Amino acid sequence: MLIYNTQSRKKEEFKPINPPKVSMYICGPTVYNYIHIGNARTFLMSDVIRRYIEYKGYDVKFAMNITDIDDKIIRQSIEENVPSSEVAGKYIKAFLEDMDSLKLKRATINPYATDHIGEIIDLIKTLEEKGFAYNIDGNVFYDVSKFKTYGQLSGKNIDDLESGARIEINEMKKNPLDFSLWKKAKEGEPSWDSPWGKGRPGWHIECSAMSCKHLGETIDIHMGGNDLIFPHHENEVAQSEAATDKHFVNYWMHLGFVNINEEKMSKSLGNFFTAREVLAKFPAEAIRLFFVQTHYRGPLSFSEELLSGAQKGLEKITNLAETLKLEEEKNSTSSVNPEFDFEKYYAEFEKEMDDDFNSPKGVAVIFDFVKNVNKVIADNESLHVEFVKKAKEFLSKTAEGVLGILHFDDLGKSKGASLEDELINLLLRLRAQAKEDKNYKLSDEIRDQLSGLGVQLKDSKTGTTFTIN
RNA sequence: GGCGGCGUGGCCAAGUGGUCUAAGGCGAAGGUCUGCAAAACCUUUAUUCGUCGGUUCGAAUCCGACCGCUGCCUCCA
Repeated sequence: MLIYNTQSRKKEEFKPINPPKVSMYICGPTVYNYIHIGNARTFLMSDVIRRYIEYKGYDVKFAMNITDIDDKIIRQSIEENVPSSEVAGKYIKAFLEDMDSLKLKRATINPYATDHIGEIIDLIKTLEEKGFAYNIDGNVFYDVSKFKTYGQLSGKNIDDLESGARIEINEMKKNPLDFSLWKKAKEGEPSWDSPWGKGRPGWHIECSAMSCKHLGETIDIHMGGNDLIFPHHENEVAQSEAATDKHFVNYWMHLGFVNINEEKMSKSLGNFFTAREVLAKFPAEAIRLFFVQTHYRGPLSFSEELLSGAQKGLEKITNLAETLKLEEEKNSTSSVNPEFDFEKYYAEFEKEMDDDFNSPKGVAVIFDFVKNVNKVIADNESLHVEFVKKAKEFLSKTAEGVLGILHFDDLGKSKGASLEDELINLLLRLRAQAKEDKNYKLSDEIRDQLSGLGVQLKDSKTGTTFTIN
């Protein structure tokens, strides 16, 4: 398995520290607002990456932190006139709802910054003792000049950075690049006691502290959006490695942005759609297919038209899945078990996904599979149970298990389990009779009326099936 | 100013030295099946990969120049 490592800017063979265990950390959201679809892409693709690593047989411990104390949360709390913990609580709940709606696997752990103040303080103390941090009147900063490889991850040259025009001016810092480890509390701000007085942690330190606590001093994979490479991840490296003298992360993975009209989607530009807005219009599976059809590192242009295209494509997969599910329920046997090389498709799917999670290619393999299975279905009067089982299993492992673009359990039912289904089946019997009598006016009317109610009919050799939206 | 990324058919998007006259999806056109639909299947839809040069037996893939778009260097997924 090859993984593109930001550190080396190359694809590298993936070698976990303690196989089959794999430790992964992703920088989660700062909970001051609803996440937008660009944020969602990052988390969703990290979910696909995690699922594929699990598919390969690894035992993944996946930590996604939640930043629940931060300037923006405080600002929002002032705006909403509620305590910052309430703002955080509200948007944590919303975030987890959105993740569930997008059908992400829950992280193994979602550590909160405010639950780790003790660890954070200890880490800052260590940095202070080792001479990497300095305290100015209750504000503690990281002294970038003390960490000789600073800038290595992002490929930045410190001198070039200093000449840049956009570095925050802060009178207290020795060097403009130095960053906050501990922020002194202003009047009325939420704060915790510390050796430097009341205050709260800086943004970067929580990830170092939580990653170390939950996954260890050196971890396999650390992920995040492209924009976190600098300064956030650079700072994490500086903090963690200065404190532990160990290599912090073996594989740095960064995920591409969502663009709108060639421009980065961002809250500051205001050109965003929230995840829940999009989820109100499109099913999670369509959104997932849309994302997975573009490589995780590249930019992705977003529009509803493009999403609609993905939704259309998804139907192709879902239609087959539905057919397979119905066939399985029918449990009809045919003496003929058509020749079909399932192994070939698994091998191809894995070959593509092994190459730095090339999900667009992985999806192409699935489409190819769908087409060829459909061909078999078209050529045979009835299907062998074994064939149906294997075909369903392939989709279940790849499209459902890894990509999450399909969920068999949510597929339209056909068995007369509910009253609703019984009534529809009754109408179908009447319609079948009408068709037999060549009363097409009536049969079409039944179909149209049902369609108006969200029930789609499909006639086939073996009878009529229906799906409910 | 420093450091990156990108430019592939009508649209989206893989591919990064030969299997590429370029995967897959959407869209479009025609056909098969069907009473008609839907679904499915078949066929067609880039001799060409921003432009111009170069390296090579061979390039979308490597090098150079240029054009266009874009990201980071400030909070940001």
